[in-house]
Amino acid sequence: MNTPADPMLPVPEIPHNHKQCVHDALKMAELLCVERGVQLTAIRHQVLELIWESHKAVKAYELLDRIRPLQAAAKPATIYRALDFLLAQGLVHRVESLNAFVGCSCSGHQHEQLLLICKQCEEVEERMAAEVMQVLAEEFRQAGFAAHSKAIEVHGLCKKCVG
Amino acid sequence: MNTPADPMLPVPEIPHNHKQCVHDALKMAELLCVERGVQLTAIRHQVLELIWESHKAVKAYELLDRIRPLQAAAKPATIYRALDFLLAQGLVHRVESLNAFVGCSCSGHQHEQLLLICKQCEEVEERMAAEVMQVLAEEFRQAGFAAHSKAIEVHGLCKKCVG
DNA sequence: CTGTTATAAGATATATTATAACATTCGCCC
DNA sequence: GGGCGAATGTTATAATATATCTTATAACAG
Ligand SMILES: [Zn+2]
Ligand SMILES: [Zn+2]
Ligand SMILES: [Zn+2]
Ligand SMILES: [Zn+2]
Repeated sequence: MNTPADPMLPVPEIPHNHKQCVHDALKMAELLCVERGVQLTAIRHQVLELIWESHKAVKAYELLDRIRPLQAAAKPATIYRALDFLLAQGLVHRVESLNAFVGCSCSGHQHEQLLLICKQCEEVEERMAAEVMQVLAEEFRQAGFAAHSKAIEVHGLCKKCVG
Repeated sequence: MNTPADPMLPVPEIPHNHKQCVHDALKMAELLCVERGVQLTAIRHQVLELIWESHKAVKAYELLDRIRPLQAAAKPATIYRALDFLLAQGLVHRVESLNAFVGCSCSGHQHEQLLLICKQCEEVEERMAAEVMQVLAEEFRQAGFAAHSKAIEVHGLCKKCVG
Protein backbone atom coordinates (compact mmCIF):
# COMPACT_ATOMS: atom_id res chain seq x y z
CA MET A 1 0.00 0.00 0.00
CA ASN A 2 2.50 2.61 1.20
CA THR A 3 5.92 2.65 -0.39
CA PRO A 4 8.15 0.87 2.11
CA ALA A 5 11.61 2.25 2.88
CA ASP A 6 14.24 0.26 1.00
CA PRO A 7 15.87 -1.89 3.67
CA MET A 8 19.17 -1.90 1.74
CA LEU A 9 19.74 1.85 1.96
CA PRO A 10 21.81 3.08 4.88
CA VAL A 11 19.69 5.60 6.79
CA PRO A 12 22.14 7.19 9.19
CA GLU A 13 20.21 10.40 9.91
CA ILE A 14 16.67 9.18 10.16
CA PRO A 15 16.40 7.72 13.63
CA HIS A 16 13.14 5.97 13.11
CA ASN A 17 10.43 5.08 10.71
CA HIS A 18 7.33 6.38 12.36
CA LYS A 19 4.93 4.20 10.41
CA GLN A 20 6.77 1.26 11.88
CA CYS A 21 6.56 2.81 15.36
CA VAL A 22 2.80 3.10 15.09
CA HIS A 23 2.38 -0.30 13.56
CA ASP A 24 4.44 -1.93 16.28
CA ALA A 25 2.64 -0.10 19.05
CA LEU A 26 -0.79 -1.04 17.72
CA LYS A 27 0.16 -4.66 17.12
CA MET A 28 1.61 -4.88 20.63
CA ALA A 29 -1.55 -3.33 22.08
CA GLU A 30 -3.76 -5.80 20.23
CA LEU A 31 -1.64 -8.69 21.40
CA LEU A 32 -1.57 -7.60 25.03
CA CYS A 33 -5.32 -7.05 25.12
CA VAL A 34 -5.99 -10.51 23.74
CA GLU A 35 -3.56 -12.03 26.24
CA ARG A 36 -5.25 -10.20 29.09
CA GLY A 37 -8.79 -10.91 27.92
CA VAL A 38 -9.70 -7.23 27.72
CA GLN A 39 -11.36 -5.53 24.79
CA LEU A 40 -9.50 -3.12 22.61
CA THR A 41 -12.73 -1.81 21.15
CA ALA A 42 -12.96 0.35 18.02
CA ILE A 43 -13.04 3.58 20.03
CA ARG A 44 -10.10 2.55 22.20
CA HIS A 45 -8.13 1.50 19.15
CA GLN A 46 -8.88 4.77 17.39
CA VAL A 47 -7.84 6.82 20.39
CA LEU A 48 -4.60 4.88 20.68
CA GLU A 49 -3.95 5.40 17.00
CA LEU A 50 -4.59 9.14 17.32
CA ILE A 51 -2.20 9.37 20.25
CA TRP A 52 0.43 7.64 18.17
CA GLU A 53 0.10 10.07 15.27
CA SER A 54 3.21 11.71 16.64
CA HIS A 55 5.56 11.48 19.57
CA LYS A 56 4.08 14.64 21.01
CA ALA A 57 1.87 14.55 24.05
CA VAL A 58 -1.77 15.06 23.05
CA LYS A 59 -4.52 16.76 25.04
CA ALA A 60 -7.80 14.99 25.70
CA TYR A 61 -9.86 17.62 23.90
CA GLU A 62 -7.54 17.50 20.89
CA LEU A 63 -8.27 13.80 20.71
CA LEU A 64 -11.95 14.59 20.97
CA ASP A 65 -11.75 16.94 17.98
CA ARG A 66 -9.73 14.45 16.01
CA ILE A 67 -11.94 11.46 16.67
CA ARG A 68 -15.14 13.19 15.58
CA PRO A 69 -14.80 12.36 11.88
CA LEU A 70 -14.80 8.72 12.99
CA GLN A 71 -17.14 8.92 15.96
CA ALA A 72 -19.57 11.72 15.34
CA ALA A 73 -21.21 11.29 18.73
CA ALA A 74 -17.98 11.51 20.72
CA LYS A 75 -18.18 13.47 23.99
CA PRO A 76 -15.54 14.16 26.64
CA ALA A 77 -16.51 10.96 28.46
CA THR A 78 -15.84 8.99 25.29
CA ILE A 79 -12.22 10.10 25.30
CA TYR A 80 -11.64 9.96 29.02
CA ARG A 81 -13.02 6.43 29.21
CA ALA A 82 -10.77 5.29 26.41
CA LEU A 83 -7.84 7.00 28.09
CA ASP A 84 -8.67 5.36 31.43
CA PHE A 85 -8.59 2.00 29.72
CA LEU A 86 -5.34 2.68 27.86
CA LEU A 87 -3.69 3.99 31.02
CA ALA A 88 -4.85 0.99 33.03
CA GLN A 89 -3.38 -1.32 30.40
CA GLY A 90 -0.14 0.65 30.36
CA LEU A 91 -0.53 1.49 26.69
CA VAL A 92 -0.23 5.21 27.20
CA HIS A 93 1.34 7.51 29.76
CA ARG A 94 -0.21 10.56 31.26
CA VAL A 95 2.15 13.53 31.21
CA GLU A 96 1.18 15.19 34.47
CA SER A 97 2.98 18.43 33.84
CA LEU A 98 1.11 18.93 30.55
CA ASN A 99 -2.26 17.34 31.28
CA ALA A 100 -1.63 15.34 28.17
CA PHE A 101 -1.05 11.82 26.96
CA VAL A 102 1.61 10.02 25.02
CA GLY A 103 1.90 6.50 23.66
CA CYS A 104 3.97 4.10 25.72
CA SER A 105 6.81 2.75 23.67
CA CYS A 106 7.42 -0.27 25.88
CA SER A 107 3.96 -1.45 26.80
CA GLY A 108 5.12 -4.96 27.43
CA HIS A 109 7.62 -4.26 30.19
CA GLN A 110 7.83 -2.47 33.49
CA HIS A 111 6.42 1.00 33.67
CA GLU A 112 7.16 4.31 35.30
CA GLN A 113 9.89 5.64 33.15
CA LEU A 114 11.68 8.86 32.75
CA LEU A 115 9.92 11.22 30.33
CA LEU A 116 12.06 13.76 28.52
CA ILE A 117 9.79 16.48 27.21
CA CYS A 118 11.13 18.86 24.57
CA LYS A 119 10.00 22.47 24.83
CA GLN A 120 10.84 23.08 21.20
CA CYS A 121 9.46 20.16 19.20
CA GLU A 122 7.16 18.99 22.02
CA GLU A 123 8.13 15.38 21.54
CA VAL A 124 8.36 13.12 24.55
CA GLU A 125 11.08 10.55 24.83
CA GLU A 126 10.57 7.69 27.22
CA ARG A 127 13.57 6.09 28.85
CA MET A 128 13.83 3.16 31.18
CA ALA A 129 16.67 4.83 33.08
CA ALA A 130 17.38 1.70 35.08
CA GLU A 131 20.14 3.26 37.09
CA VAL A 132 18.01 6.25 38.03
CA MET A 133 15.24 3.94 39.19
CA GLN A 134 17.68 1.94 41.23
CA VAL A 135 19.15 4.97 43.00
CA LEU A 136 15.64 6.26 43.51
CA ALA A 137 14.67 2.99 45.16
CA GLU A 138 17.58 3.41 47.56
CA GLU A 139 16.38 6.92 48.34
CA PHE A 140 12.91 5.57 49.17
CA ARG A 141 14.46 2.99 51.44
CA GLN A 142 16.33 5.69 53.32
CA ALA A 143 13.19 7.78 53.61
CA GLY A 144 11.11 4.83 54.78
CA PHE A 145 8.76 5.51 51.90
CA ALA A 146 6.77 2.78 50.16
CA ALA A 147 6.46 3.95 46.57
CA HIS A 148 3.42 2.94 44.53
CA SER A 149 3.86 5.01 41.42
CA LYS A 150 6.38 7.46 40.14
CA ALA A 151 6.44 10.16 37.52
CA ILE A 152 9.69 11.66 36.46
CA GLU A 153 9.11 14.42 33.97
CA VAL A 154 11.86 16.62 32.71
CA HIS A 155 11.37 19.62 30.47
CA GLY A 156 14.16 20.87 28.26
CA LEU A 157 15.58 20.55 24.78
CA CYS A 158 15.98 17.21 23.05
CA LYS A 159 19.01 16.08 21.13
CA LYS A 160 17.57 17.27 17.82
CA CYS A 161 16.54 20.67 19.11
CA VAL A 162 19.50 21.45 21.33
CA GLY A 163 21.47 21.85 18.11
CA MET B 1 5.58 35.01 71.83
CA ASN B 2 4.86 31.31 71.35
CA THR B 3 6.10 28.96 74.02
CA PRO B 4 9.34 27.63 72.62
CA ALA B 5 10.12 23.93 72.91
CA ASP B 6 12.62 23.32 75.72
CA PRO B 7 15.83 22.49 73.89
CA MET B 8 16.93 20.27 76.81
CA LEU B 9 14.08 17.79 76.49
CA PRO B 10 14.68 14.81 74.29
CA VAL B 11 11.88 14.72 71.72
CA PRO B 12 12.33 11.35 70.08
CA GLU B 13 8.84 10.91 68.68
CA ILE B 14 7.86 14.38 67.56
CA PRO B 15 9.80 14.93 64.39
CA HIS B 16 9.14 18.62 64.15
CA ASN B 17 7.56 21.65 65.67
CA HIS B 18 5.31 22.92 62.95
CA LYS B 19 5.04 26.45 64.31
CA GLN B 20 8.78 26.64 63.94
CA CYS B 21 8.53 25.24 60.39
CA VAL B 22 6.10 27.96 59.40
CA HIS B 23 7.99 30.68 61.17
CA ASP B 24 11.25 29.71 59.51
CA ALA B 25 9.68 29.46 56.09
CA LEU B 26 8.04 32.88 56.34
CA LYS B 27 11.16 34.54 57.69
CA MET B 28 13.22 33.01 54.92
CA ALA B 29 10.69 34.17 52.34
CA GLU B 30 10.74 37.72 53.67
CA LEU B 31 14.53 37.76 53.68
CA LEU B 32 14.85 36.38 50.16
CA CYS B 33 12.33 38.84 48.78
CA VAL B 34 14.16 41.78 50.32
CA GLU B 35 17.47 40.49 48.97
CA ARG B 36 16.01 40.13 45.53
CA GLY B 37 14.16 43.41 45.56
CA VAL B 38 10.78 41.82 44.93
CA GLN B 39 7.64 42.51 46.91
CA LEU B 40 6.17 39.95 49.25
CA THR B 41 2.88 41.82 49.36
CA ALA B 42 0.14 41.17 51.92
CA ILE B 43 -1.76 38.84 49.58
CA ARG B 44 1.37 36.90 48.64
CA HIS B 45 2.36 36.58 52.28
CA GLN B 46 -1.10 35.38 53.25
CA VAL B 47 -1.15 32.80 50.48
CA LEU B 48 2.26 31.53 51.52
CA GLU B 49 1.09 31.33 55.12
CA LEU B 50 -2.03 29.39 54.10
CA ILE B 51 0.06 26.96 52.08
CA TRP B 52 2.23 26.40 55.12
CA GLU B 53 -0.71 25.57 57.38
CA SER B 54 0.23 21.97 56.85
CA HIS B 55 2.65 19.84 54.91
CA LYS B 56 -0.17 18.72 52.65
CA ALA B 57 -0.41 19.99 49.11
CA VAL B 58 -3.19 22.57 48.81
CA LYS B 59 -5.44 23.24 45.82
CA ALA B 60 -5.73 26.74 44.40
CA TYR B 61 -9.47 26.93 45.04
CA GLU B 62 -9.00 25.76 48.63
CA LEU B 63 -6.64 28.68 49.08
CA LEU B 64 -9.24 30.92 47.54
CA ASP B 65 -11.84 29.80 50.07
CA ARG B 66 -9.42 30.15 52.92
CA ILE B 67 -8.18 33.60 52.00
CA ARG B 68 -11.66 35.12 51.73
CA PRO B 69 -11.96 36.03 55.43
CA LEU B 70 -8.83 38.10 54.90
CA GLN B 71 -9.41 39.23 51.33
CA ALA B 72 -13.12 39.40 50.74
CA ALA B 73 -12.69 40.35 47.09
CA ALA B 74 -10.39 37.45 46.23
CA LYS B 75 -10.98 35.83 42.84
CA PRO B 76 -9.19 32.94 41.13
CA ALA B 77 -6.73 35.34 39.57
CA THR B 78 -5.84 36.66 43.03
CA ILE B 79 -4.63 33.23 44.03
CA TYR B 80 -3.05 32.28 40.75
CA ARG B 81 -1.09 35.49 40.61
CA ALA B 82 0.20 34.99 44.11
CA LEU B 83 1.08 31.41 43.26
CA ASP B 84 2.88 32.51 40.11
CA PHE B 85 4.97 34.86 42.18
CA LEU B 86 5.73 32.29 44.86
CA LEU B 87 6.63 29.68 42.26
CA ALA B 88 8.89 32.12 40.43
CA GLN B 89 10.68 32.90 43.68
CA GLY B 90 11.02 29.21 44.49
CA LEU B 91 9.02 29.59 47.68
CA VAL B 92 6.49 26.92 46.78
CA HIS B 93 6.40 23.87 44.57
CA ARG B 94 3.64 22.88 42.25
CA VAL B 95 2.72 19.24 42.60
CA GLU B 96 1.89 18.43 39.01
CA SER B 97 0.28 15.11 39.71
CA LEU B 98 -2.18 16.70 42.15
CA ASN B 99 -2.69 20.13 40.61
CA ALA B 100 -1.75 21.45 44.01
CA PHE B 101 0.91 23.42 45.82
CA VAL B 102 3.20 22.86 48.74
CA GLY B 103 5.64 25.08 50.61
CA CYS B 104 9.27 24.68 49.68
CA SER B 105 11.29 23.71 52.71
CA CYS B 106 14.61 24.79 51.26
CA SER B 107 13.83 28.00 49.45
CA GLY B 108 17.38 29.24 49.78
CA HIS B 109 19.13 26.44 47.91
CA GLN B 110 18.91 24.61 44.66
CA HIS B 111 15.49 23.49 43.55
CA GLU B 112 13.91 20.61 41.75
CA GLN B 113 13.76 18.01 44.41
CA LEU B 114 12.17 14.71 44.86
CA LEU B 115 8.63 14.95 46.23
CA LEU B 116 7.35 12.00 48.23
CA ILE B 117 3.57 12.23 48.35
CA CYS B 118 1.71 10.14 50.91
CA LYS B 119 -1.60 8.67 49.79
CA GLN B 120 -2.71 8.25 53.39
CA CYS B 121 -1.88 11.45 55.23
CA GLU B 122 -1.42 13.49 52.04
CA GLU B 123 1.74 15.10 53.32
CA VAL B 124 4.52 15.87 50.89
CA GLU B 125 8.12 15.35 51.85
CA GLU B 126 10.74 17.17 49.86
CA ARG B 127 14.17 15.63 49.52
CA MET B 128 17.28 16.92 47.83
CA ALA B 129 18.18 13.39 46.70
CA ALA B 130 21.59 14.50 45.52
CA GLU B 131 22.57 11.10 44.25
CA VAL B 132 19.36 10.70 42.26
CA MET B 133 19.89 14.10 40.67
CA GLN B 134 23.45 13.19 39.79
CA VAL B 135 22.50 9.90 38.14
CA LEU B 136 19.68 11.69 36.37
CA ALA B 137 22.14 14.26 35.03
CA GLU B 138 24.22 11.41 33.61
CA GLU B 139 21.09 10.01 31.96
CA PHE B 140 20.42 13.39 30.33
CA ARG B 141 23.98 13.49 29.08
CA GLN B 142 23.54 10.10 27.46
CA ALA B 143 20.28 11.16 25.90
CA GLY B 144 21.73 14.45 24.64
CA PHE B 145 18.97 16.24 26.51
CA ALA B 146 19.38 19.74 27.97
CA ALA B 147 17.20 19.76 31.06
CA HIS B 148 15.59 22.99 32.18
CA SER B 149 13.30 21.81 34.93
CA LYS B 150 12.50 18.52 36.52
CA ALA B 151 9.68 17.18 38.60
CA ILE B 152 10.04 13.89 40.35
CA GLU B 153 6.84 12.99 42.09
CA VAL B 154 6.34 9.71 43.82
CA HIS B 155 3.08 8.54 45.32
CA GLY B 156 3.02 5.99 48.09
CA LEU B 157 3.01 5.66 51.87
CA CYS B 158 5.26 7.73 54.08
CA LYS B 159 7.25 6.41 57.02
CA LYS B 160 4.50 7.31 59.50
CA CYS B 161 1.71 5.76 57.46
CA VAL B 162 3.48 2.66 56.20
CA GLY B 163 3.26 1.37 59.79
C1' DC C 1 3.94 68.95 43.06
C1' DT C 2 3.29 66.56 38.63
C1' DG C 3 4.14 63.46 34.96
C1' DT C 4 6.07 58.96 33.91
C1' DT C 5 6.90 54.22 34.42
C1' DA C 6 6.36 49.83 36.39
C1' DT C 7 4.03 46.67 39.21
C1' DA C 8 0.13 44.94 41.62
C1' DA C 9 -4.59 44.13 42.23
C1' DG C 10 -9.71 44.35 40.98
C1' DA C 11 -13.27 42.68 37.98
C1' DT C 12 -15.45 40.08 34.46
C1' DA C 13 -15.60 36.68 31.39
C1' DT C 14 -14.15 32.62 29.39
C1' DA C 15 -11.18 28.63 28.30
C1' DT C 16 -9.61 24.15 29.53
C1' DT C 17 -9.65 19.82 31.87
C1' DA C 18 -12.32 16.20 34.06
C1' DT C 19 -16.18 13.66 36.28
C1' DA C 20 -20.96 12.31 37.81
C1' DA C 21 -25.14 10.18 36.95
C1' DC C 22 -28.28 7.68 34.54
C1' DA C 23 -30.05 5.58 30.19
C1' DT C 24 -29.15 2.51 26.41
C1' DT C 25 -26.89 -0.88 23.68
C1' DC C 26 -23.79 -4.69 22.76
C1' DG C 27 -21.66 -9.19 23.16
C1' DC C 28 -21.77 -13.28 25.27
C1' DC C 29 -23.25 -17.32 27.97
C1' DC C 30 -26.80 -20.29 29.05
C1' DG D 1 -34.32 -15.41 23.46
C1' DG D 2 -33.37 -13.98 28.36
C1' DG D 3 -30.14 -12.39 31.57
C1' DC D 4 -25.81 -10.30 32.69
C1' DG D 5 -21.86 -7.36 32.75
C1' DA D 6 -19.10 -4.30 30.03
C1' DA D 7 -19.11 -0.54 26.96
C1' DT D 8 -21.10 3.44 25.17
C1' DG D 9 -24.51 7.39 24.74
C1' DT D 10 -26.21 11.56 26.78
C1' DT D 11 -26.71 15.45 29.66
C1' DA D 12 -25.11 18.17 33.03
C1' DT D 13 -21.74 20.09 35.94
C1' DA D 14 -17.42 20.37 38.62
C1' DA D 15 -12.70 21.74 38.95
C1' DT D 16 -8.77 24.07 37.24
C1' DA D 17 -6.69 27.99 34.86
C1' DT D 18 -6.13 32.13 31.93
C1' DA D 19 -7.21 36.45 29.22
C1' DT D 20 -8.28 41.06 29.19
C1' DC D 21 -9.33 45.37 30.59
C1' DT D 22 -9.51 48.58 34.37
C1' DT D 23 -7.98 50.75 38.57
C1' DA D 24 -4.65 51.61 42.22
C1' DT D 25 -0.11 52.30 44.11
C1' DA D 26 4.85 53.04 44.53
C1' DA D 27 9.14 54.97 42.96
C1' DC D 28 11.36 58.36 40.90
C1' DA D 29 12.63 62.38 37.74
C1' DG D 30 11.98 66.86 36.39
ZN1 LIG E 1 7.87 7.17 15.86
ZN1 LIG F 1 12.95 18.72 20.45
ZN1 LIG G 1 6.12 21.46 59.73
ZN1 LIG H 1 1.61 9.55 55.36
